[in-house]
Amino acid sequence: MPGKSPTIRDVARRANVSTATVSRALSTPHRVSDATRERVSAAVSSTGFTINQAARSLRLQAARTIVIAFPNIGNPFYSTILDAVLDEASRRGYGVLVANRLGDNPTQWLKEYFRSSRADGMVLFDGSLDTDQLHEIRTPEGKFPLVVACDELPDPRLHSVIADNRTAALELVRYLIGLGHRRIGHIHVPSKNPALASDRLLGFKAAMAEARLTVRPEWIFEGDFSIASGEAAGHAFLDLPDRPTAVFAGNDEMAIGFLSVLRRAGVECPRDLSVVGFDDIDIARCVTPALTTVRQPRAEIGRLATRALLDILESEGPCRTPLKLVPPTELVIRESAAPPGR
Amino acid sequence: MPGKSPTIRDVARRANVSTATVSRALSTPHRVSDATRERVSAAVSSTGFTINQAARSLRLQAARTIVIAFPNIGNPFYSTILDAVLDEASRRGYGVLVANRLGDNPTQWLKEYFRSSRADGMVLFDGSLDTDQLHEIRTPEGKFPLVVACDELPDPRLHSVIADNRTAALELVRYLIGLGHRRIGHIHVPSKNPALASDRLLGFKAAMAEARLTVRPEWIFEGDFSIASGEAAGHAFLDLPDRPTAVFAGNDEMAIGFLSVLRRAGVECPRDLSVVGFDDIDIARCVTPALTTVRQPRAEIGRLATRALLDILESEGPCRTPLKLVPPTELVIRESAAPPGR
DNA sequence: TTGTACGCGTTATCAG
DNA sequence: CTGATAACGCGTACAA
Repeated sequence: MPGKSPTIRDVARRANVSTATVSRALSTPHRVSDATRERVSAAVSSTGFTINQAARSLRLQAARTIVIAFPNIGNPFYSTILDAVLDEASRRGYGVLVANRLGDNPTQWLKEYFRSSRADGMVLFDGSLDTDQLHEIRTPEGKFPLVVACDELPDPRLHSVIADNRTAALELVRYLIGLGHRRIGHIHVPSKNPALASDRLLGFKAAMAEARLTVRPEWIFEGDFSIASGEAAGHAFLDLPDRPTAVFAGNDEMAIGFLSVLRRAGVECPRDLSVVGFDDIDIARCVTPALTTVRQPRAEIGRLATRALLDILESEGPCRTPLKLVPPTELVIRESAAPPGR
Repeated sequence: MPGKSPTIRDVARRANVSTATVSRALSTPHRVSDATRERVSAAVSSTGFTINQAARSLRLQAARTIVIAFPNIGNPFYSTILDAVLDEASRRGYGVLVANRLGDNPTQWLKEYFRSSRADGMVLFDGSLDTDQLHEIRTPEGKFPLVVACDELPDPRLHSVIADNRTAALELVRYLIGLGHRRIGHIHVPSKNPALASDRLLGFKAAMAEARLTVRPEWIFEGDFSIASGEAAGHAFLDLPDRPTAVFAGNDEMAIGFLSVLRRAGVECPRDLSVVGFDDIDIARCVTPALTTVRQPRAEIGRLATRALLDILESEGPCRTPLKLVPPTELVIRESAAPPGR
């Protein structure tokens, strides 16, 4: 029944003006007389006109849309960030296309998004990207419409919003050592980018080194940020003939999975073993025992990254120097770490 | 440096054919000769051509993009669903725009998305929508490019993917009653749509009624699906002069928040109080005590809803009868509910 | 201040 | 099988 959508021509006819005038009345109201503006806006509402974004994008060579890429949106860490990104972007009139777990050749995929002019820029939370290929993504003026916001990809040429994970991990492990622990393990997530070592592992090693403690390879478990991988680490832990007294899990989800397996096996935290996480997801304060962890300001990260990207897109100037934003982290002491028993 | 993107005309020139032929070689390869197809595809890769989606959308009157609307993507329940939606949509070549916590007049907002031809259809997980307004969203052929997938909005005219929440809640509360509980409370989330009563509350009441148990109003707490609201309910619970022996929380997050407050106050679950949740989010099996709850197949819901929408969009026929899909739920018995103490 | 006319990049139609 | 051409709906020189 509602036939076709009204176009700018329908509005023009209704208001007895040209299409150019309608367009002006809509995008630059001050360049049109009061009377005309009135008539146009009346015609807009009486026809129910909505501007066609495809046509507008084509003409303007801009989609007013950004892409946000995640390695795994199912992780609550990212979903809070997405929440903030959506808020900030929609507040500024941008649509947000979400890309998740890009397949093989993810960089190619993202390039397509950009070059097909579906999106004007992107915020990347996925570290498994080819930075050289990424550099082919440029605005007509030669700017990089990209912001990297995750724990990998420290390409000096890119804009980024990345907390100082190394230092945060260092301080977290120092805290454990300060509690009296000397036998400390770690659940580590190998970087997808083979050239990179994970900053959290680096921080762990640095703290151990400065206290002259040995990093025992059999106490380094591998995970992938999922609950399941934390559970797997828990089983591996239980098989250990000689166990550490504390474990630093690379994120909260792995810590929670790890703890749940230990609890079932009768290992009580923090009495028998201290466990700390990383990120401070919402639920971290509610589990038993409440998790000692490092807070990353997730909403802030999402907001900053989005704002940076949109500023790049909307600024006129060259903006050659990459932004490097470092959101603050904070040690959150709760109940899951305590001095080692004897 | 990379000047402007190559267009179909550049490819045509390079391959010594017309733009029409290039277009055909790309979209309907079988309608051009082998030799031409070869030359075109060579020209495509040598120019680095990528089809311009804005132009394509304009011409085709279709964006190959869908919108997915959530009340709160920060909730892990939804983020798993989003994961599945993205997977299914991108597999079929659709982009996904995410809308979250739409402001006032959310329906208007969604209509704009559609009418501006930014999106061809939408999957709605948000119950606070005006179904009458929603009905103005139609494809040119008069079909509804909408799928509602949440616990509200049971508009008979709309396609939907909704579990039978009432029955699931009924069985969950029956289980509690079977354990011996007679004094049962509920953390309830009021429907945003005033015409609707929440199905989970209905199931709760039905179970109580069939066992001739009294629903005590002071044992009905109000929440909003957030951890914080579960914590608030916990404090309200602690203030109660006369307490129930079991509480059915409207979702897992509220159950977890609720439990964490009780634990701090020395109320031990399930010894002093049984608590059950709803949804079976990933973390439910890891908390202490592991949560007894009802599983909703979240990935399945996301996948089904997306598939239904894309089928509607791509089918030729009229498809007048609304799809009504009812994903199965399952009672998941863990540790947080036990017979009442005496 | 307003109108005319063209082009953004693609695809469908219609001839050849 | 292929080419010329006309839309799709909007923004913007340029002219009035």
